Amino acid sequence: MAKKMLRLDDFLPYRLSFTTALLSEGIAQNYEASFGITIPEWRIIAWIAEKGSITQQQICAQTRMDKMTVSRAAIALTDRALLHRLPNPEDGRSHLLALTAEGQQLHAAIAPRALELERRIFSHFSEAEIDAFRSMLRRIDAIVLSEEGSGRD
Amino acid sequence: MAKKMLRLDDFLPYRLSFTTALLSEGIAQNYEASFGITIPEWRIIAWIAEKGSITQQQICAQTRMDKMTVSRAAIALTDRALLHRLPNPEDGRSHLLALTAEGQQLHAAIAPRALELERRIFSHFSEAEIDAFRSMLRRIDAIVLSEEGSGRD
DNA sequence: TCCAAAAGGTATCAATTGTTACTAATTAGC
DNA sequence: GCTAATTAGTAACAATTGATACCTTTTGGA
Repeated sequence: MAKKMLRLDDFLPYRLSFTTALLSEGIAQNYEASFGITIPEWRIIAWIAEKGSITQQQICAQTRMDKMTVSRAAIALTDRALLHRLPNPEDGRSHLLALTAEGQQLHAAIAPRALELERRIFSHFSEAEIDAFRSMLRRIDAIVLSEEGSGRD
Repeated sequence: MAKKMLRLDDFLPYRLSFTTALLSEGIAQNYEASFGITIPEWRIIAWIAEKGSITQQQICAQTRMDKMTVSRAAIALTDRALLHRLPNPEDGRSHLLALTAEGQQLHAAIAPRALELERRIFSHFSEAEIDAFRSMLRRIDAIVLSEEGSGRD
């Protein structure tokens, strides 16, 4: 049988990257234009809104964002008074990040828009398809992470 | 019923971005370490190998890479003699990119590795799952692109 | 309790990426 | 066929991103 040829256009890592870039472009512009906020900043806000106060390190661990990215975003948000950084009683090196009232308001404004955007795009699919898709992404994560964990020099 | 709350961790654009980043990191390192090549460079090589000679513009249109990114990558590849740029008889502004013998060799070396990597990760899924996944990505592309086409200022 | 090693965070610097402006070639309207 | 408007590609600049080194606090021995 013929050896399988590589077609970039069908290559899954490429397709993933393509779709992600397409989607992210629009979202980034949207958040930037409407709320003056970057994606890392938005992620931090969303994460804190969901979890309550949290350290930068924990955000890094969850999201795999670079710690410098998180640091910069946290500083910017603090400067805009969307965040405050409380001293962490359990560890003087870190701060606990928490949303200010203003930060909560911003979150309350963005979150429905994000959900609406997600709905608009994925309304073309069935619940089952969406669930399968999401779970497939999660399984891919697990596979890649496990490879990383083992096969490292 | 309770209004749907946003959980970043389940938010599909975020999940896509997360998985893509995870996957791309590893791949980029791999290509860089083994072949001294970046992802944009690899994409150009793969695309030319598949389609034969092609202009930069056509690569941009297909891959949605920035035209500057493509320009830089093409220059770098030409410097390394992996690519040559033939004058385009049909349009003097552009060049036709084509792989040199060396470029073809490099492609022949990378392609199987890429396929192997894809296989390694996706061997955990059934053919049906993979096809569904790929087609879902393509449909998302189509939806986003169609929105872009219509809803523009 | 003191010292070495590690961890949270940031500053600084390097590299990558994207923007804007420009050149050269082409097409289109007249 | 000549100008005006477009397009392919690049250069020069600005902004983002990431890597390294550093400071401070904490932790874990001896």
